[in-house]
Amino acid sequence: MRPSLKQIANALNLSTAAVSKALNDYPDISLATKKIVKSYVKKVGYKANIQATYLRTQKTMTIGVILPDITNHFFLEILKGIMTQANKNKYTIILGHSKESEAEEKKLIYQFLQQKVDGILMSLAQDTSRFEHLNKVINNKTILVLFDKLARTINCSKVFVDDKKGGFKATQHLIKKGCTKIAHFRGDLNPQNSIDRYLGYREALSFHEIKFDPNKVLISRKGSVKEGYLLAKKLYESGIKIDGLFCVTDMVALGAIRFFKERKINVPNDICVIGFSKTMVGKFVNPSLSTVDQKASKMGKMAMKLFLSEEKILKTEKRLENQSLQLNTKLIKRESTSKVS
Amino acid sequence: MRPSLKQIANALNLSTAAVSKALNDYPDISLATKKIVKSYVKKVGYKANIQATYLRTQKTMTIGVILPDITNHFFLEILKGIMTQANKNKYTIILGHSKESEAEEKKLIYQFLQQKVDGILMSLAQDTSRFEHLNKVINNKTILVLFDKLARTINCSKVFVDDKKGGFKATQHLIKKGCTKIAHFRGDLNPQNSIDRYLGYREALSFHEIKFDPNKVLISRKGSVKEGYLLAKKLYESGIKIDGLFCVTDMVALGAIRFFKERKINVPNDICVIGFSKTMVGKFVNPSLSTVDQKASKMGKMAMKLFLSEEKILKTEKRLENQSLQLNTKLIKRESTSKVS
DNA sequence: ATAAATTACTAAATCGTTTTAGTTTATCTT
DNA sequence: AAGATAAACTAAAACGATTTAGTAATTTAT
Repeated sequence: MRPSLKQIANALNLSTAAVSKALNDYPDISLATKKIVKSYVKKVGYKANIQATYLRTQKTMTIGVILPDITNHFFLEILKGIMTQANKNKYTIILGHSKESEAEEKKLIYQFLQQKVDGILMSLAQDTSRFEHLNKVINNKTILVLFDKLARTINCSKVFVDDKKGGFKATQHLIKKGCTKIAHFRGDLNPQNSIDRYLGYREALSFHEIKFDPNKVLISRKGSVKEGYLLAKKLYESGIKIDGLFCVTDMVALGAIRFFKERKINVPNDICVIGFSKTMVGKFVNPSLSTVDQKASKMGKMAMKLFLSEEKILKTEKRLENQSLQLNTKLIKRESTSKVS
Repeated sequence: MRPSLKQIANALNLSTAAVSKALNDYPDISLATKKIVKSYVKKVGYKANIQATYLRTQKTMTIGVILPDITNHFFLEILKGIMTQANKNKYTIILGHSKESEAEEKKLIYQFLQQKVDGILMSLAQDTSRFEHLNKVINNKTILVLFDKLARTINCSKVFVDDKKGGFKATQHLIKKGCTKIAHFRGDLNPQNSIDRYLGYREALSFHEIKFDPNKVLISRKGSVKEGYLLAKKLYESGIKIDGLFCVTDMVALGAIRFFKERKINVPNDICVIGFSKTMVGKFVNPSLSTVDQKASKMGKMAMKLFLSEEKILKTEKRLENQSLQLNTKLIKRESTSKVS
């Protein structure tokens, strides 16, 4: 059993107050006593009980992370970034999985608030359209940092990728490969990401003076492989001819490629395909998948850093101050767009 | 701000004791009072402060999970299983990432013990060869459940896959496809899993009266794609001819396949390849990869259930009682072994 | 009608820290 | 040498719950 402060104090013939102060480097404890206390504490392996400490300090050194999809490699890279940064700063991560559901997300937030986390870092669920639960976090004076999938209107720190520029890069890459009839399988109408990627697509078209054709834009609600397959089928059967395809996620792109393969349509020679997100899989498939890297790990790192800087400000100024961080994407060229134009 | 017990008590003209007892259904509080308290508490949204509760009950309703590799799909499926089960039982998960390092693993365990988790569910790091940190968990009267990568000698609950039978199934599948010269890229010498898969390989060979050839067994230390590629190259350049290959992980198998593709060796017609673990990728590559499914999600679920049952026993009998659970694997037949024999 | 038992509470201690407000002892002024 | 200052502590309250022991009021037993 770990010793308590009281036991340490008894053993050293000091008051608990003196021991506590010595450990927290209060100026009214002599250097000699501090040395004695610290060396003894080290010897017996004493560590302050976090729960007891919380009762006075209101700090748990714990942050809650909510991911919409725990089996998605992208989010795990983010999580890795967060954890590395968190550990460096002695924070513990408690993990929540919203399963892309607003209801789950809400539950998790309430759970985390009850657990008295010092902050919540999260990406919104696909589902999420109302934001009272997020405002509750802020009103609770708990630091909130949104990453990737977020809502612009929430007054908190944010890290996100420049999706519009990413969409632009992806589309422009297809254009440079000589594609002129470029379709887009966009995400759901709601989340900002899919809107921005779509806008980037449109901007690239107009920048290169290619006429926009609304019939070439289909919506993928869940972003799954299966949906990609079905959308490709739908487009194919509608008779619309394309030579390039930009998909809102790698998974959708993989589904589309699978369909094209079935119909003996060659990727990239007949149709160039590019995804978005740089999931693990894309590297191993055949043809390997071109994509837009969102720098997931950096995003996680930055989310945690935003938390830490807010925390610092909060300690001194007692008010929340937030900032937005926009990260750049990187085009990853692979076989699925390796046509010589 | 959430109200405290005291505030509730004041509002209802009761003592804090009465309110606390009412909420915890003590028999010495009248039904009428309980009703009043509960409905009021619901109205104002009171939730007991977990940290304060801990101080008396020693229960945090938190369990620590340590994964060796957070970007490995297999572990994430396990985590998903654990989390689903945990949430059902009002437990919170705190997550640790050992990065396959014993030192990190040790640190995490000490951190979790300090956090006073009610239990630790973990898979050992590749690295781990000494076990004092695990024994410290047990001596601390904290429930320990090991899953997947574990040490037989530790006296705690365990969930693992019947790797030997899995290795047997994989190898037998190759044999049934007509392969007679079957190589095995095994894992490191240490962990039980790779030993068992190797033993299953040997058993299948001898069961089907195929002579074992030690030259056909190579060791992959890290289980990476790159290593798989290099081992395949090494085997190929050594001049040893094979028509079947069983790899300790899907990643190693993918690396090997990549090499065979480069040399225009057809998979499955020239060489059948099978992996182990059912990672996401295997389904999407070309040829799609046959593998042995470890039922990761079930493993997570079971690990959590073992924890819960130990917890229950501990509450009534004040002693740890552990059990081992061995799960069966499932052969997943895909293109990489789809030769007609 | 009185004692015993039961019911439905309350007071106060407790968990392990931190922190405010003293208190003692030694040191410095003048 | 007396008072002021500073140094180095201690006592006790506080955080927010739970729980043991005790108590008043009511009911039951005889």
